Amino acid sequence: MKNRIKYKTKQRDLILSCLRENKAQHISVDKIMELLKAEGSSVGQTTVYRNLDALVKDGIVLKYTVAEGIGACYQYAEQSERCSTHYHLVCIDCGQMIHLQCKFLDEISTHIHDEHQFNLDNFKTVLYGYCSKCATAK
Amino acid sequence: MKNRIKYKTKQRDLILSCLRENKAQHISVDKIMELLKAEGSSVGQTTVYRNLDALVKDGIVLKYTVAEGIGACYQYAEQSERCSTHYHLVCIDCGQMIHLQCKFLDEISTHIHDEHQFNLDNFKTVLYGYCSKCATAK
DNA sequence: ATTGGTGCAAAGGTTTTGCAAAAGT
DNA sequence: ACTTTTGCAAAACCTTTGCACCAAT
Repeated sequence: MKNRIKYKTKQRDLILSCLRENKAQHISVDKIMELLKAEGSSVGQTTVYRNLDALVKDGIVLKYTVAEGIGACYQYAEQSERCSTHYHLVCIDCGQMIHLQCKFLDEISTHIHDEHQFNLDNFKTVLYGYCSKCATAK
Repeated sequence: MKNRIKYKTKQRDLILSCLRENKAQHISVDKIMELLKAEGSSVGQTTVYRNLDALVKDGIVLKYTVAEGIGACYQYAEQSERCSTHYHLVCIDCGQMIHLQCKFLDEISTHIHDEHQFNLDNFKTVLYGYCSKCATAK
């Protein structure tokens, strides 16, 4: 799970800064390419996919699918340990991500481990649903 | 959301009975076609897709994605009430999926709703981690 | 010099669409 | 008769792979 990324490249930096600028929401591969192209620094599609993949494996970026039929979305996640000890809530509508730290929820992994023999990966796991704003808007 | 289905057809009946026979779990388009072919009653792929689509829109069948990169899964709606009240654990290594029904976990959605103003969608949410077999194998 | 990264074009897999024929009402 | 449904082939998507070239260490 550690450092698959060896070299530092222009393209990866561009992708990362694009993700950082949009850290408040998730963003698709298409969107990333669009944004990069708009600022005159286009990066090959394959490169975007491969870099995102590596960043996900290194735990720097989160990958998930918000809706069916639509491609995957990515989101920058601060690399602090914090992120692997709490849960990520993502709103299906607005894409907002909430970092949720809560004692009750901390018991979940313990419970699942003890009672169901399953080691949860809080970093990979994203809880989907609707935030209060989007829920009332419906 | 209302009655898009007008006529009653052999193909739709076959698809429905296939879903009913597998109501305990979700099932992919490929699997449906495979099962139908095995019993000598093959149905065109397009037809399967279109029927599932119509059945989903009519609220008879539920559609969701269990894991990224894998096609959508369908499940007969009668059973899906249950599927929306339990959790899906997926092993990152072996891909096994566990339907987890547990009172403790049932409290999670309630808690997140009451304390964090977020409506969890158990259908879309998949808990990732390592099953006991894969965890010990490491 | 060596290994990692890039990007094009091509291939993969899943889902959708166009259209003429077939089936349900 | 009229409308819906079917199913093939083809297209549309999103993502991955093969390969030769380029860049970082």
